[in-house]
Parts: sequence; structure tokens; C-alpha cells
Amino acid sequence: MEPGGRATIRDVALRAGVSVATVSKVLNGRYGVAAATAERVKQVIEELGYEASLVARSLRNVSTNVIGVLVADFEPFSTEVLKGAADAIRPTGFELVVYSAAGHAEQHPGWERRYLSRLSGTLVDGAVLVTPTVTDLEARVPVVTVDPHTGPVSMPMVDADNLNGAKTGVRHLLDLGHRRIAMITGRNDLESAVLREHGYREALADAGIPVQEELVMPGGYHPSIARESARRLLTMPERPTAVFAASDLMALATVDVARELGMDVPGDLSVVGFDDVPESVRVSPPLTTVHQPIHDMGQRALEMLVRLIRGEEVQTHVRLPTRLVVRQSTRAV
Amino acid sequence: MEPGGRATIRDVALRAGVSVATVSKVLNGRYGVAAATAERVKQVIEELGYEASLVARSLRNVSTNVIGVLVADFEPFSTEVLKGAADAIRPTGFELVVYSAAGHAEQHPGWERRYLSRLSGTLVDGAVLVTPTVTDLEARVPVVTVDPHTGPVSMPMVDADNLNGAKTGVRHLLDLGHRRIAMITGRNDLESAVLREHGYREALADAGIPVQEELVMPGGYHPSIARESARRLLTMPERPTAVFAASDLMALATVDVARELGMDVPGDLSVVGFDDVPESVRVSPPLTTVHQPIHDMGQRALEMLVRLIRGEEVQTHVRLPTRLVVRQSTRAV
DNA sequence: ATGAAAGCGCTAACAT
DNA sequence: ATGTTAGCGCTTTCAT
Repeated sequence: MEPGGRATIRDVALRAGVSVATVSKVLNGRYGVAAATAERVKQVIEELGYEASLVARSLRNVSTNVIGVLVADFEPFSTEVLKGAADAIRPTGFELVVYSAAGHAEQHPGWERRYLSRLSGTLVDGAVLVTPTVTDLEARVPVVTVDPHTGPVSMPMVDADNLNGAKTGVRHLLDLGHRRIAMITGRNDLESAVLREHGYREALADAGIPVQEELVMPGGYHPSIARESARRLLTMPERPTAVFAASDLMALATVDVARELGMDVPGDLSVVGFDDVPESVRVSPPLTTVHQPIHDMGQRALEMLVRLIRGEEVQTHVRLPTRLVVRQSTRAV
Repeated sequence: MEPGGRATIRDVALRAGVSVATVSKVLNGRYGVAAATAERVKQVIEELGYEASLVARSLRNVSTNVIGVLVADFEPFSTEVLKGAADAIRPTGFELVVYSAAGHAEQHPGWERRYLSRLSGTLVDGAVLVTPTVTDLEARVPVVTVDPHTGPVSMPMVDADNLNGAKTGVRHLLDLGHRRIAMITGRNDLESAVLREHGYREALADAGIPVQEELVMPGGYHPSIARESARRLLTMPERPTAVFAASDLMALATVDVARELGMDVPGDLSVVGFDDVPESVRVSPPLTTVHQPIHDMGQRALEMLVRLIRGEEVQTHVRLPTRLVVRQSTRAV
């Protein structure tokens, strides 16, 4: 063992005067080692601060006792899922490794397939995929997805009730007397975004108000695109009195634009967001928005995964309720 | 290759009618492969959706192009560090794996040593340790620590200016005319907590006010312990008019206790926290607190690590400034 | 009770 | 240009 280097099982074996096989047995509590020998080996392990390499071990073993969470990036949504997953993993005895494309995901669509391929069968016993773009992966380990994109979803999934969340948000505006309600949409390739738009349309339909297509503008979940759309909406001859945005960040952009145009929120314009990100409460006025139980989604996904790994049955689709949080960006007309 | 299973390099070799060595060469862009052969191999790789196992590869290679972040758990502090690290890693081309003890850390002090041992020399080229309890690890890869515990720190580290942050917080109370200022401290084994207490003492000393030891109470960074201390402080015959808590969560606990005792914050009691966690703005009244640039700490730590991996020089200790955020939990006496 | 040896998937030095 | 082989650190038969 080089100075400063990591001790390997061979270093331990050498120093204890036994074979690596014996050390391995001690390590894994297998039978067939004399008490005295085991004791000596343990002592050397202690001295050397030896710890078996996760990599070598998992190359050899079928199971690793490690669960993987794959994320495209660390942003508010994925980190919140992570917290939920961490809470759920505690009692299970599994350990957690999170693997991130670190923003290279856009350049490589299908990152989840590649990552899963790189990790499964070796490093992890199962994986949680957060907002994957590919939804019909086959892996040699169980996989659960959280808030996947559109497409045929062949994997167990956890998502929020985007449809009813959107309906509730729009109905809130309706209840306040708004009739000209615009929407800034998300990305069409995201199942959640599509459902939020459906919710908007259904809420209006339920109220007997025809959807005016010119009031439905793209936002792409991008503040800059949302700004553009907000500007066009708010400078229309007959402008809307309320805007429902498919995400908080887009709602916030809308508030900004309204301000720039000299309007007061909620005085001249009511705005409802979606997600309930931390920022939504830090801004002024605090944003009325539809809360997504992101933490719980992470928790449930992990629980499902563990059941799957243990060979138990699971519900293939868990949909968690959303709820409206009324703050101060909405007001009666 | 079993159906549904992962393809290995052998499957690719077999199907392309070449040796595994050739496939490996194609995979790594090495010379010595005929264009036609390379083409065929690439096609098979495509067909099979083959991706080299990270584990097998890193067992063999010295370098893996992966950076590890080791955290005891996913909580607000560590996830914020993660976001910073993710932002910093983007331009570097490294990928990120986060390994978590998932709450088993308390039971196994020295988790960072074990984890580092399990990962270094194999899975990762370097590691960032978030709030490690052990500060003098030697690993075979570069390591940078974020906000480490007390002790001889032999590794490069990033932390916040806890001393001046605390001084600023206390001085703010002093400026508001407070004289009986209590403190609820953190954990003595944490360098940051010790410095916060020093800052409190220095600020008082600078103002010519002797520290009254009965006003310095333990909080252990634990809301429940903080509650106990707050209760004792606030029921003293000559109770303090202000409390400086070493963390927001303890400050919030103090506010709760004050309420239970029928006091108004900030009317009857001013409270200053430390950290500026998201909750501090969600509560009522929003908390005056000392902001820690956690995101930047993660970013800087990762940048340092990459330099270290590349064999460049780094500053061994980076201390980032804190700043006071005045909200509504403080008022002049 | 102990150890020798094979092999997990991969890369690289060394044949051919 | 291609293949053979050794070996990374570990676990697990299978001998002894």
C-alpha cells in the first residue's frame, strides 16, 4: 500500500498474514473463519482504515444495497424530490447515490437511457428517474419515474394531479369574477404541461366560457418566452384581467411585465402560478399558486422502488393531489 | 445478452464479429482500427443501446471524469451546496455523483472517511465533503471541504465568514438600542458555531458591554434544545430584550416560545437568526437573519476541486462574506 | 479453517 | 489492424 493511498483487501490480507478470501469472509460475516483469525483481521482493518471499494464490490455482486436517483440537473424541483427520497430511504437501509448530467442533458437527449445503462446491473439495485424525457426504458433493475415527459410510460410513475391543480387555479380566478383569463403554457413535450393546459380549458368550459385561442400563449417553461407572451397579452386591445401561468417562474415574469407596463398586481391584473417554489413567497406580492407536493413525490417514488426491488407489487401510477395556495397576486374584479 | 438485460462489451464484440479489445478502442477513440470496422462496431453499439459500465471502467482506469460530493443527508444546506456545485461543474465536462449516508451518519461517525474510502481510487477523481466531522482525511484523490467541523483542517476548505456575520447581527441589535442580548449557541464541535459565538462576544465587547454568561444558552442546532433554552431565557426575572440565535431554525423556535409566553415579536422581543433558510421569509414575522452564501460556497468548492484535480494551485482556505438581511423580527427598544 | 483460482466488465500492453 | 492476455478489487466456489 502506497503512502496516502487506499488500502485494498490485499493489503489487509498481507498484513494479517491470511489470504484475501479469508478477509472477504470476515468482511461479509461468512462462516468458516476461526474466531482468533477473524479478530486479527478485524484489527488490521481497523488499523488501516480499510473499507471495501464500492466499485469493485458491485462489479462482482448482483446486489449493492445502493439506490440511484438520476437527475438532469440540480434545480429546485429535483433537489426537493431528493429530500423526499432521502427521507424515505432512511428506514430501508439502502444508501443513495445521485447521478447528474450536470446540465449536459440538453445536448444529449436520452441521457437517462445512457445513465441507466452505465449504472444499472452494476452500481445500483434500482433507480428513480426525475423528469425523464424517455419513458419506455428497459433496464435490468427496477425503475420508477417522477413527473415524466409525454409518451408511452411503461414504467411505474409518480406525478402530481396537474389537471385538477390547473382547474382549481383557474376556478379561483373565475370565482373572483374574472372572465377574460389568459394562459401561458409550458412545453408540449411534457405531460405535466399538457395537463395544465387541459385543466385551464376544462375549467373555462365548465363555467360556460369559450376558450379564446388568442389568450393561450406559449411560455415553454422559460421566463424569457413567457415575458414575450405576457407582453403581447397585456398590450392587446381587450387585454385579459387575469393570467394563469403553467409555472411560478413564468408567473413571476408576467408580474414583471405587468409592472413595466405600469399595471398593478393584483389591482389591474391577477396572476396565478403553478409549483409553489420558494421564490413565490419571497416576491411582492406573494404569488397565488398551485402547490405541488414535490417532496412527497420523491418519497413515494422511493418507497415504490424499494418494494419493486424486494419483488413486491406496486401501483403503477401514483398521482398526488395538488392544492391551491391563495396569496396576494389575485383579487376580485 | 439476456433479454431486457444490459449489453456488455462482449455482446457488442460478438455481434460485430470482432474482439472486445477492438470495441474498447472504438469506444475510446484509439488508433488502430480500420474505418470500416469502427463503423460496424458503432452501428452495433447503436443497435444494442450499449453504454460502458461506469463501474467496470472506473475499476480499470485511473481517472473517471466524475466528481463526488459526499453529504450526510439531503437537507436545505447540502442541497443548496449541490446547486452551486452543479452550476460550477457545467463548463468543466466533469459529471457529478452525490453519495449520501441517508441519515445513517449519526450512527456512524466518520462516515466521510468510509465513504471516501469506498469511492476514491475508483469511482471519483476528487470529492467535495459537505460539513464533514472528520477534517484530516487523507485520500488518494483531491478533496475539498465545505463548512467542516472543528479540528485540524489539513484539507482545502470553503466556509462563510461566521465571525463577522455574527458580529454584524449582534451589532444590528445594539444599534437598535438593545443591551440585554442573549445568545442561543450551536454545537461546540462545529467550527462555524464556535465562530458565531465568538462574534457575539466580540460585538458586545466592542460596545463595552460585558457578556453575561447566564444569557448564553446552548441550542445544539436543535430546535427542541433551543426551545428549552429560550423558555429559560424568557422567563428570567430580568429577561433579555433580544435574542441572537446561531441558526434560523433555533431563531424560529425562539419566536414560537415567545408567542407561547404571550410576547410579541418584535414588539416585546427582537430575534436575529443565522443562515437565511427559505423558511425564514415564509414565517410571520419574516426573520431578520445573517445570510450565508451557501450556493457560492458549493460553487467555489467545486472550482477548487477541479483545479486540484488538474494539478493547479489553490488557495487552501476560501472564506466567503456573510451579510445581514433585515426583515421584521427586530425593532428598536 | 484456509487458500487458490475464476470471473464480474473493462482497458492497455503486448503479440501477431 | 486485430486479437490475446493480464489485471483493476472484490466475492465465491472448490480444493486442501
